[in-house]
Amino acid sequence: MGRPPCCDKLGVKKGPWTPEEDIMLVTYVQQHGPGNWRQVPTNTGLRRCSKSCRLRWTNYLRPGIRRGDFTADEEKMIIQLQALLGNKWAAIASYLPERTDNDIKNYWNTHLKKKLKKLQMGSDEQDLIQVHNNNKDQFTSSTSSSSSSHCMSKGQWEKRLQTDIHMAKQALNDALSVDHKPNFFVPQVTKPSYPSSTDNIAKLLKGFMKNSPKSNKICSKSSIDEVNAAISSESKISSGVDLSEAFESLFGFDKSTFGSPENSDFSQSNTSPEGSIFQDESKRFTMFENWLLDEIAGGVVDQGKEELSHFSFDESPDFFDN
DNA sequence: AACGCATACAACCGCATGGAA
DNA sequence: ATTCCATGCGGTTGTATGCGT
Repeated sequence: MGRPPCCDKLGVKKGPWTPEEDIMLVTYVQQHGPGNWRQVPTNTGLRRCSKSCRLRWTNYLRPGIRRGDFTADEEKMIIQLQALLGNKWAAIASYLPERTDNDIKNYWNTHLKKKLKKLQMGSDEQDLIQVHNNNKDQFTSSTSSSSSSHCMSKGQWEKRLQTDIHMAKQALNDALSVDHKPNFFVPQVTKPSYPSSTDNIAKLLKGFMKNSPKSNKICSKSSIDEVNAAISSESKISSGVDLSEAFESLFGFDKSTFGSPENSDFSQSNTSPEGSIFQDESKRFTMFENWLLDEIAGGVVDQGKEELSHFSFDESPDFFDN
């Protein structure tokens, strides 16, 4: 059956989003919550495909996104998880709640892949490469064994699977013990856990105005003025005042409530679908175990599943100790 | 200053998946 | 069981920006 396009190609705008569009989208989502994306273009007047709206929200505007340079720990985490999980960017992103899968994917493709390649030529950080290669070998053998399972006898396959499961445990251990304690998973208490999208837009606008001559390509001067006018008329701010405050004032939502995990409308969008459960680490690991099981066992070999399901992170008190 | 090339990243596209009708 | 739809995901592309010549 042929599927109709997600949106009418005619009259649908493409390309970079303007600050006005961002504001419209954020305002809408703030009022209605994320989801029902099909309604967004019609309800907001945005001449964008629903998919584009969703992507813009999830990859750029939603609360809790951290942009900018990746830390060394994040980098290491990504390398290990990529080796462990492959290009499952969403799964990897679920372990870096402040990063989007798209960001991680881009970072991998532009920085890390190159970096690893370079390092593999032979230089420092051998441990990183080692871990990556080990994990990769372990898992590629897992997956390849899955794909080539038809060539093996059942006994061989099951034996191989058991080995793979064991290796997966080790790899998982390696991957999750990057930084002594997995504090990536737990939002910092001392700072706002989920910077609001007002912040994101504020940053956007700051950069936007800073580079206004170039930005005029994607947004006219008058539109900037409109945005600024909207901000100043609402909050009567003068230039130099933090724009995020202006946005808070404009939209009438507060950082803490907007980005709060308690806010049901947004908690679901704070992380990727699996992300929300990571507030509870035990649940997170159960989730990960299940996911891992599904991946390696493909839901076919219950024996392996049973074996791995018996493994408990609680059984290994030193699991996160290096 | 101008040009060309390289890089980074936002956005798009197409397919997969799961749930509802 | 089938179809349809919304959403998620990963690969790819387009373009702005940086940098060297």
